[in-house]
Amino acid sequence: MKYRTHLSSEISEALAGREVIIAGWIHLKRDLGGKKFLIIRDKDGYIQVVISRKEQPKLAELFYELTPESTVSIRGTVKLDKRAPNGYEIVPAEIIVHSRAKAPLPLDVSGKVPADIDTRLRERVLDLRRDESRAYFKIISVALRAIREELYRRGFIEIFTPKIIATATEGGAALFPVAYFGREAYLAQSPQLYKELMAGAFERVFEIAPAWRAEESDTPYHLAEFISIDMEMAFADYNTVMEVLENVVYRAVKAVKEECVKELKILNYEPPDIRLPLKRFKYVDVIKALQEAGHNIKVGDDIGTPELREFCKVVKEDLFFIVDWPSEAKPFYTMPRKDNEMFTESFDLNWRFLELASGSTRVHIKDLLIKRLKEKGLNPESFRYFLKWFDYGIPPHAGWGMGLGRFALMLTGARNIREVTLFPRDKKRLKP
RNA sequence: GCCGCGGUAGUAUAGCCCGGCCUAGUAUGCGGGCCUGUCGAGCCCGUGACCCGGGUUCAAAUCCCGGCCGCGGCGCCA
Repeated sequence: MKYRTHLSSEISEALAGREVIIAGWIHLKRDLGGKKFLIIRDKDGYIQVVISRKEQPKLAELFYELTPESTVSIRGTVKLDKRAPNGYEIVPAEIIVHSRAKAPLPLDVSGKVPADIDTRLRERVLDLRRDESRAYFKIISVALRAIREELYRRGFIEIFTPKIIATATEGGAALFPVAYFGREAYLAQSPQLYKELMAGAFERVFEIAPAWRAEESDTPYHLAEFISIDMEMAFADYNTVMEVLENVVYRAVKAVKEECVKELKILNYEPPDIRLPLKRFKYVDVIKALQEAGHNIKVGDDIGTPELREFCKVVKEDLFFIVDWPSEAKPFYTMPRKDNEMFTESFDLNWRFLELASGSTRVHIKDLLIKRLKEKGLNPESFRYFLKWFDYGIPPHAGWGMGLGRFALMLTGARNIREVTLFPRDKKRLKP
């Protein structure tokens, strides 16, 4: 017997009387004695199978051996019946059990009893069979495709930079050490330096790949391993790449709203409507607004989460840029402003209090890079292999990086980045 | 790392403040029974739990101390 001839989504009233083979998981069983119902789940949805004790005594016996989440193929006839969900169901002739699930399940997949996120992550594969979980990852996939399409449309090429690196790319964040053939190596915290160099070869590049931070961060918005969407663009400044970013976001949201109607309904969530251009607030004006709201904050300070919560309430914006950050708040490769080098050509994209993306015009002049490295307390010598290429015509360039998980929170309404990460890695979690 | 809250059957919860009426309640699951149209099926019977260690007390799920774990808020962090 073939595994399957039709997905649940391919069965309709038009197939009435036809023999089909469906395949999937046993989602629910309902036993009414003479009539027994199986709800079969596949990647697209659900379909009901009905067994009559009188007419199918052998299958009625088999029914008792079927456990929830077992995988089966069922050969049967499509039958129209007003009493069935959607008006049709399958009358089986044969049921093949491919893999019998142990009972009871460590997690209720059918959604009758909720489970804590901790339990769900422990039982993640079962959890990922739930409608909500599958909706999250469908939405993320649709968004990723839209992001790629928009960047390709604008003449970017997709690249992969090395993830095992010899030294810290930019100082600051702690790195995970790796044993590399007897030498010291690290997992990349960011593709930053490599993507800048690639802008010096391909002009427009992007990368969607994991990055690692060995930070103590323990919040619903940080992970030790996360997917970063990075781009870098030659002959561009931060205004140009901000425009690319807001268009990428716009396209992704549009695609999700158009293609994920079912998923958004499952999640009972509607992503924000986006009107371009997004508002740009100057860093100094944000500080001023916060001071007026009574916060003890001064120019030069980073803007913390409580302050950002306050700020988006005050300005009544959900999605906005904060631009022209002070030099001390941004990394060494960030270009200082020409009119005032205390500030930089830089931006954060915020959704409410959450920093989705950050970017800047980059420094493409070697002497200035060395000066900035020293100001940050970093040793230019350890960046020798990065710096030397700046002797050979690195163009002016700009770029940004966006955290996929954080973006996914905006797209899905999830409250914890672990929800939208298949197998999250955080301070405490290394398995599964 | 700091602050707050929490840890009770497979899962989710009640009980804890005010120690004994707890033989630890409920839902769901699981096992069994009844039931020919369920769609959170229903009804009956059964099954299964107080995070670990120490202390207070005649008596601890309940109070105290320590540990471990979780969630949230911060911090750290391109």
